Amino acid sequence: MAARSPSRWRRRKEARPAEIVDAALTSFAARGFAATRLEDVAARAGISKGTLYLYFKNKEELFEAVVRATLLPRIERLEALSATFEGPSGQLLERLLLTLAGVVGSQAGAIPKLVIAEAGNFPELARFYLHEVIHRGLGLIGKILRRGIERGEFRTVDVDHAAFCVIAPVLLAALWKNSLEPHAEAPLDARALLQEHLHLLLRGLEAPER
Amino acid sequence: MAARSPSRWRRRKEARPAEIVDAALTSFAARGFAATRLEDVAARAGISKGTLYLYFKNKEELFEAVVRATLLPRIERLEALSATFEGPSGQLLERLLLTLAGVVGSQAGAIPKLVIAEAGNFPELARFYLHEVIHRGLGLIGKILRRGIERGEFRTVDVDHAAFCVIAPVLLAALWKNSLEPHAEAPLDARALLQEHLHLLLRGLEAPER
Amino acid sequence: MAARSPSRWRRRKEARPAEIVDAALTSFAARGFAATRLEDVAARAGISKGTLYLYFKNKEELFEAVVRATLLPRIERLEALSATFEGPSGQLLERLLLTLAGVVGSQAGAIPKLVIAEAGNFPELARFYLHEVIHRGLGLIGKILRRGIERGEFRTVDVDHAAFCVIAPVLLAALWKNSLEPHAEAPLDARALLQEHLHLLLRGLEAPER
Amino acid sequence: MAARSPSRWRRRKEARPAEIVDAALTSFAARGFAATRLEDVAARAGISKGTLYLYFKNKEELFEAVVRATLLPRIERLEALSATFEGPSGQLLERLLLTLAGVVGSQAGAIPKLVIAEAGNFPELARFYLHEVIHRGLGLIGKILRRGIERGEFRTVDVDHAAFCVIAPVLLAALWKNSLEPHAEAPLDARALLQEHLHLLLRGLEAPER
DNA sequence: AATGAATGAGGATTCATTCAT
DNA sequence: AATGAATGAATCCTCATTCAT
Repeated sequence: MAARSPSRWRRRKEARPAEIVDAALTSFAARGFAATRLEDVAARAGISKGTLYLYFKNKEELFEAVVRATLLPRIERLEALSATFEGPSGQLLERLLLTLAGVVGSQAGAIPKLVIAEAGNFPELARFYLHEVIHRGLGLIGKILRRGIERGEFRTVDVDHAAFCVIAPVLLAALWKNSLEPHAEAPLDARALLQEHLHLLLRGLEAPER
Repeated sequence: MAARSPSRWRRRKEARPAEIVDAALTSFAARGFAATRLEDVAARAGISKGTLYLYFKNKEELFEAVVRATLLPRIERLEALSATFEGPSGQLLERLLLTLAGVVGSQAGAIPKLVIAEAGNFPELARFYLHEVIHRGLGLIGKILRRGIERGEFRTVDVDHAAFCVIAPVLLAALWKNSLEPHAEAPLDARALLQEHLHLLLRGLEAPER
Repeated sequence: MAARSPSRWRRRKEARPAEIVDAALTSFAARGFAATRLEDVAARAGISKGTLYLYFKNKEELFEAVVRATLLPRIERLEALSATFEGPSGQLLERLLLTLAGVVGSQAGAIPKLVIAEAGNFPELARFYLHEVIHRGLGLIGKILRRGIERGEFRTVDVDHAAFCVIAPVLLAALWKNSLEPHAEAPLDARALLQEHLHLLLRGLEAPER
Repeated sequence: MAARSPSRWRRRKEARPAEIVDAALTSFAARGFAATRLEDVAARAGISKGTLYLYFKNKEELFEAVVRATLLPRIERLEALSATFEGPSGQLLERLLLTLAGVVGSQAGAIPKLVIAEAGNFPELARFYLHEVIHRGLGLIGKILRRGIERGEFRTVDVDHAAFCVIAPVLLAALWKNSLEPHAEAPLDARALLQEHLHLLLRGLEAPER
């Protein structure tokens, strides 16, 4: 048996859930929910299989915790950004998309793939994601579009569908990075993609000169 | 038992693979690859579990057959459409997207979800999809964009990234329909979404007046 | 791998459940419900673990099937015996107890132990046993007692409680045989016990001479 | 925290094993040995799981301690009762059975069920129970029967088997109370049962008038 | 070609037991 | 003496796959 370091005991009970969630996200992102073995998650988190169950009731609850814990703080940060911003709406849209571009490349970027893949099997998770992520996220963008229209910066558009178009390339980039990109010759340059998207988008939204 | 003419049998035998692929697509779309039980696929196809193995070596090959059989004819149709089209590039883009909008609502719309979810576990499938779907699809759109730029209809853009932005809302709509929409209050109106997308896109691409 | 005899395939699907129930009863009797491993049951039945699940949904249902399948036919036989009997009630009681004495020494004798041990964990099984075994069994004896009283053979007694006393030594003998007897120096002579019980009982029931 | 006097602590420490045994008996009685979780026993005893192991080496030893601690004092009390009694043997039998009827309804009444259920898995416990409970108990009753025969109160019977018949309804009542009764519509009236049993028994034993 | 009974590897989950604090 | 976080062996159960018929 390997000697056990005393630090194992120093690691606080409070740190464990986050460590496990982290390890689980990595595993789920790599193989999906079903193909992930809890033994691997445990090993990655540096604990034993049984310890997982001290913190999460079962695989499903771990999965839901991963989604919640990863997304909620980010959503809140985005809402805060938007609430305090002053200046042209186009710039706000730019700030928002650039922030999201950061998420795309991070661990959190794998969440959309997981949720899309498993929504059919986890109705509760699907509803959580729908209300706490999709609705809030599209609402945020919709508010910015409406702000721009009111301020005469943007032309009048169908706000809901336009919001969907605003977010689509970002989301698709996140999906790409976590599915097909590892098999592609060259990685996607998310920044450049977003720049092009912004270009098209802002010209597409531009209000006609009076 | 009613006597069956040999031709009925022959026709049946030739139709089997397609029937199985159909049944499998429905199951995979509903529950994902891992959570789909071959017993259910067989039941849906009206055959026994063992018979599946007369037509497909294993679950993975069935999965790959589903993806190939569903996508290849559609891709070819789109390429043919594009090759023969004459007229403004904006209109061609419109035709293309509207055709794709039809796919979004069909059975085939579930494929992207499946591929994205399982790319990590099926490298060969991932490469197939990458080359035979993504590259061909983006190439098609890229060609149209280049055509428009050359004809002076579109302004100069970063073609590859722009193609990604063209396709993004369509793809995302397909994912949505096959993951979260069943949990949402109201369905997405794909046509209206695509109209708004076209609006934004064509204005975004519009060449400045001389 | 051991060569598989073709007889494996000849064994009919219809024979399997009974074979499994038999193997399970032996295992449950030896170790109790919880300590019995389904792998052992399968091995004893000459099948694999997975095959069990083709016939029984899970361990609990197997357990319940064991109890039902073992007891129901015996109860029915006893009821038939009692319904057709003509002659002195004391003799009927004797026939009944001697028949039961046969059950005590058989496989079925282990069932009371199992039910008593697990009633707390299997409410549905408990209710089945209560209604289909206890009530029917005590009812049977009660009917004989009432018959004897009416015919003037027995004195008047509290029928329900007396029925309990009639059955008690039989049941206890069955429990003994399947729990402590293997640890005792000498086995219980069930026949002799029942003879003594009958002696005491019939004298205890005897109507006073007019 | 209130200061605790050292004597409180000492008393606590000495009381612990008994408290644990009590909690364990309750749990074992409700769910059986295997289905009882030590965590529940600990919670019921108001201590932590780890503390159990300061007092009992493992689950098996706790189980054995429960059986020993619960039964030994009662057996001794019954033996004392019998040794000092003067008067008709029938009355002694009555006193004994009535005392046992009290045990049936108490916590201790669950022990027979537990021992019967687990004898196969705990040979040592089985032997203890056999020698310290069964043999002593049946011996006690046998002695009373012999006393009655010698004094001309009872007719001559097969003492060992008769002793078995004497105890059977009591034991069965204890098993009933701790297994099926909770699922029955009405509880068993142990006193009335014992009265009927005594009636039958004493008439069955009665010596013929000279 | 078709069946479906049988298999057994694989993984989630439980819980008695340990041990650093 | 007491704790409770951590462990991992044990076992149920599922389901892709095989193969005798």
